[in-house]
Amino acid sequence: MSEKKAEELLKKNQLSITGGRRKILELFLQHDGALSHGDIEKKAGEKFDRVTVYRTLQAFLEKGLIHSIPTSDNSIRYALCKDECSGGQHRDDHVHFICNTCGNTICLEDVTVPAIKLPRGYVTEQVEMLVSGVCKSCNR
Amino acid sequence: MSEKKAEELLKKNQLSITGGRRKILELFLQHDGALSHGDIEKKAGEKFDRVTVYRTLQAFLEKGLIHSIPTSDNSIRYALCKDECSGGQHRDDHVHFICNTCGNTICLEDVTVPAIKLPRGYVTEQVEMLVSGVCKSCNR
DNA sequence: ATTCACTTGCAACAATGTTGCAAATATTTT
DNA sequence: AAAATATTTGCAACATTGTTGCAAGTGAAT
Repeated sequence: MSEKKAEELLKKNQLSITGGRRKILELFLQHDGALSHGDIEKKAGEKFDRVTVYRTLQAFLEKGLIHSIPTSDNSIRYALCKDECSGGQHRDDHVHFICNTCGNTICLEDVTVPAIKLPRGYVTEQVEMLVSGVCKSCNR
Repeated sequence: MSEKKAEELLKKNQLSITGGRRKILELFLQHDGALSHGDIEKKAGEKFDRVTVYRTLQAFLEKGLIHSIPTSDNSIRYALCKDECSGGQHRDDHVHFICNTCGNTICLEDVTVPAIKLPRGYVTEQVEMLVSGVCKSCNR
């Protein structure tokens, strides 16, 4: 199902289509939330070498297929960018939510990071907003 | 100079005063900005075991002497909390700035993280705001 | 000064991340 | 469709980072 979409995405981003890339991309497409390197290794089973996962994520990042989300536990999460992103310049201005109950990290595509005024002398280039708490699924 | 202040802070937080803790705390007091585990190891010279640094940071975190700042490079930064923090509950609502030029991470104590409204179902417990760009010192 | 609790350093280990290179696979050309 | 070319993969070896148990050392309390 998501196999076709994965191939499309790879093509659109000028990445050759290989088993590993397709599989990892499918994981992102299937999983509704961000994934860490470790998550991917686990979810992919024994199928791919660790190094391949590193390099694939690296490639996806460079092409703008995914973006990285900082964390406080030394395990960066990655999430798919929206279609408009893949082109070239990023439009990655949404808030990220980390659920303290289930541990998932989610892109809140509909919540835009508010503008922020810094003291004189500082230049803003990018803003990242991380909200932690209880997510929709856990909150019932 | 900062030696006395370091001891005071340790006492106030019910931590016994040892060479390592004093030294690491002094580093924070002297350095105006956040430090990673690696920074501390380097700055402290060969003086302390790696494990001691881990455990010291852990202890400082638990006592609320320092807070951690998430990053996108898998190397969490730590910074001193303001005095009011150390008591018990955190009041850690300032923006963090990461300079893309010098690489420093700085607490902008005067810039408060704006409130943010999340979609129905989400509960906010903590908000972290990371701004990257060019800092005051690099911008001249 | 002695006792007791806590902290440190060491050693051993586990996990995570990096690099070079030959084999395998994808893409392009003929 | 097959050959040539470019890219990607897996392996091995290694570097770095983080964790745990335990004996020795140090700080704090009696």
